[in-house]
This record gives sequence, structure tokens and C-alpha cells, in this order.
Amino acid sequence: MPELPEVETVRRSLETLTVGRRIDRVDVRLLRIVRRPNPVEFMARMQGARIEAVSRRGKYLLFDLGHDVLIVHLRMEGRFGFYAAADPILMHTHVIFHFKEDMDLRYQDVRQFGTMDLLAKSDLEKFIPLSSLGLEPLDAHFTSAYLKEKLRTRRAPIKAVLLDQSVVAGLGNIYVDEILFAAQIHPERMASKLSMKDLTRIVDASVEVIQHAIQLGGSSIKSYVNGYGQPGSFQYALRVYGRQGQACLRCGSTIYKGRVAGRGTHVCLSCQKAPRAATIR
DNA sequence: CGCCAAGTCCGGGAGC
DNA sequence: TGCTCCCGGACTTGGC
Repeated sequence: MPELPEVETVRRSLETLTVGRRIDRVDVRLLRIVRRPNPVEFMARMQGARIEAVSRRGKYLLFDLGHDVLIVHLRMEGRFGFYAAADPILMHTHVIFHFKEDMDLRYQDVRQFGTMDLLAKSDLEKFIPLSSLGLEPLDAHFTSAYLKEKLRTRRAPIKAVLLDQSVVAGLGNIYVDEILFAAQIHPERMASKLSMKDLTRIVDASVEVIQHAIQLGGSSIKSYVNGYGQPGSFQYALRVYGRQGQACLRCGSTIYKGRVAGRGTHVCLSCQKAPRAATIR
């Protein structure tokens, strides 16, 4: 479940491990991972390319290859590992980037949900999933005024809207629950009805939670590790996610788990006051 | 054994 | 009427 803090942590590790290296050969072992171009062209175009930089936008990783850019989405369980070329190939290894120095960058994904897109840098704006992303939560322009405008017409519950990548880029199920708990806002509040004060609380909570999570290298709930194979430690700092049945760290009442926007949703019903129409109350 | 978990896309349907 | 918005299903497979 890599969300922004996990993807950012992976980015930092891959930056150290791969920038400046030249790709000798790419081996696509599971075709569905590569969405475009076709796998033959994908492998051919990357051969000989040098990794100039590794950046991130929302939950997407971007490998700058000079003329082209490789865009990777890890979805739920995608991960990268750095190996000696002679190391045994583990299960669920779907794409291998071989470097000159007998080192490999390997993409592993039990769920096979992750995606790779290779495009010319000049076509980057045409890549809809990327070009339609909203602001990063740590962007200075991510403010209550920005959210007010974005949420003006949105009648969906605030949780669904914060999961919408065109509103804020990089939040997923874990951090939205954490942010709404920190902001003391019920996930089923209608987005368009939130006051500027509410929105300010959401912005402040977003910055605080996401910064803290990056500091701790992300949350390793299930399988997440960075490019060095190291887990994060923010799972120990989670205040509401996965704590159903336990005491609220703020008020002591019991954390409840329900369902909002089709997602498992954790709330403290004392700290996060339910609106009249709420199903979790 | 059947359900759940995750993020995104897509189609159908609701609502303004 | 036409558009925007919302929700649920599909994708996948391991774990409970």
C-alpha cells in the first residue's frame, strides 16, 4: 500500500542506488506490467539509457532516461530491489533492469497490479494520469483556499474526495484516515459543506502526518520495503488506522472500523463528530 | 472456503 | 438535455 510517504522513501533509495547507472538490458518477464509501448519496444528503447534522475509525482515514480521517462506505479504491493546479477531471482520478479556493473534493479509484485509506462519526455503532458493530478500535500500552494475551490461542487464524503488524486496527489486509505483523525473530522462529512476552518485543519493535518511519515520512512503494514529492502516505522506511529477495538489515543473511547467510499475506514466517533446522514455513527 | 485488502480505471446511473 | 459527479465492480493473489 505504498502511498506518498512510501513512494518518496523508495524514490530516495533508488536515487542513491541507480542515478548515473547505464541500463545494459531490460528483461520483461510478466507482460501485463508494461502498459506502453509494447514490451519489445519497451526493452529496446531502454537499452543503453542512463538513469539521470529519479523523481516522484503523487504515487508515481519517474525515471529520467534522457530522451524518455519511465513512469512506474507500485499500486499495492509493487517493490524494487537491488541485487547482484548472480543473485537468485525471487518469486514475483516481473521486470529486471540489468546494469553494466553486474547489478540488477528488480521489480517484484505479488499482486501483479503495478504498471510501467515508457514515453518520450515531450509527451509527458499527454499522460493523463499524471497531468490530471492535484497538488502535493506538501506543496506551499496546498491551502484551505485551494481545497475550498476544489471541493466546491463535491457532494461525496470528504474521505472519497481526499482519495481522489486529482484533488490531492499521493494520499491513500491509510493516510486519509490518519489525516481525518488528526483534523477531528468525520470521513462522511460532505466535502462541499466543510468550512474554511475545517479545511485548514485538514491542510495542517496533512502536512503534519505526511511529513512525519516520510521522516519515519513510511508505514510497513504488510509488505512494503524501500529499495534497500528496509521497512519503514510509521506503522508504530499510526493513531487510528488498524486500531479498531483499541482505545483512542486522544480521548480513550473505542476506535471503530466501518466502510466509507468502499474502503475500510477507522474513526473515533467521539473525536470525529458524525453528520446526520452518516452510516458510521 | 470464501471473503478481504489495496489503487485505479471504467461503466452505469444518479443528480444538478 | 447534457454534463458532472458518485459508486461499485474488475483486476490479482495471498492470508485469515
